[in-house]
Amino acid sequence: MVDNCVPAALSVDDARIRRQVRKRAGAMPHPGAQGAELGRLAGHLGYLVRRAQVWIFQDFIRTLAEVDLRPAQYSVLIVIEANPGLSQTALSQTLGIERARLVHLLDGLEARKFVQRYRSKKDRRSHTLSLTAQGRRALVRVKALADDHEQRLAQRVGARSYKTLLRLLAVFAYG
Amino acid sequence: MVDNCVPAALSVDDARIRRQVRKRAGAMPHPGAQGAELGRLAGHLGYLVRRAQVWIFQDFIRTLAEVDLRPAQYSVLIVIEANPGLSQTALSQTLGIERARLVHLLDGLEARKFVQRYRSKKDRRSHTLSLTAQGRRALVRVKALADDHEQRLAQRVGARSYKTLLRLLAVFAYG
DNA sequence: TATTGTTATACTCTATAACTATA
DNA sequence: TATAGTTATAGAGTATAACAATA
Repeated sequence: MVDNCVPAALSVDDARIRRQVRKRAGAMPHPGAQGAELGRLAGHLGYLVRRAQVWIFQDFIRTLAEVDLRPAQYSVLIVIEANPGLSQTALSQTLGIERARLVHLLDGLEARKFVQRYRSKKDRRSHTLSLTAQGRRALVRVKALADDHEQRLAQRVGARSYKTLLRLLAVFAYG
Repeated sequence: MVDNCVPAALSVDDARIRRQVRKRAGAMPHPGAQGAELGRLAGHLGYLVRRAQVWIFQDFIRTLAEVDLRPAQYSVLIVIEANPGLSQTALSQTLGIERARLVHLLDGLEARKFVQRYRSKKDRRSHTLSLTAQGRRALVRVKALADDHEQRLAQRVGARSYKTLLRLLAVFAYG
């Protein structure tokens, strides 16, 4: 996907860095179409949605960098919180993440003591997922940061447009 | 938003929007949220935009599979067509693709005789890009397929919502 | 026989550094 | 010294297949 937010300072290729820093000074994320014409791309909803997603995720990633959480990890924590006792398969279907990938995501969150896996008593093949006390505690700060991000977003597109977008895009999230 | 989005109220909104949306068209790709609650994810524009992007790209990729073109390749062809003589750096900035990655994309399109790289006479470091006759010919079919996809998309979200989305999302594509 | 979680592999895309040839 | 294109590598993320334990 589209991740970026490495304020790199370790490069030896100084020219490149200065250019990047210069860009960053002006506006924050904006992948912005520079110069050339987009042609019919500007009429493709997929293209605009993609650019929006990149823009939004860059801001989100930067915002949650201080708690070392990436979008997928955040979404996992939120859905487990909202559905305690959920199984891994159910979680993967809810978020549209592959079962195989979810295993690694959970490994990381479990190692950080944010999440617990228990063997289900009803079906010993499956795990019931839950947040630890530490996970719930961490989530307080995490949510506050996510709210900051969301407010910045609403401000960027305007309150009215923001609400309209939430409503219209929901058609894709619920099959 | 989010400032007017109480977490507790979110799941309520979530449930209402869900019911509302489910009445609509039969889903084709549908990453669909199965069973479990999304919690506050449903109030994150980034989450909805991401789901929309996945949905749309799945349909686009399937549609253009018969011409063996992926979204990034398509966007490169379209922008070169709209800006003959463009340099690789300008193209990469326009599309938000890394220069390094663009090299490989162009390698593939050049091998298929869709695109030509010429040394610029003004600046012998840079390449001027253009479509070949074969590339232009191929684009006729490619565009027709892309239009099919776009029409399907408009139908799915509804003509009015579709236009609104195009207009509102443009804020992210341009500075 | 089917499903859950898991491991492994391959491929796409992103991010970064460093090289070359020009400027 | 800086820039355009290139090469190389590491890391996310996605898509599959296969396996052990359990149903």
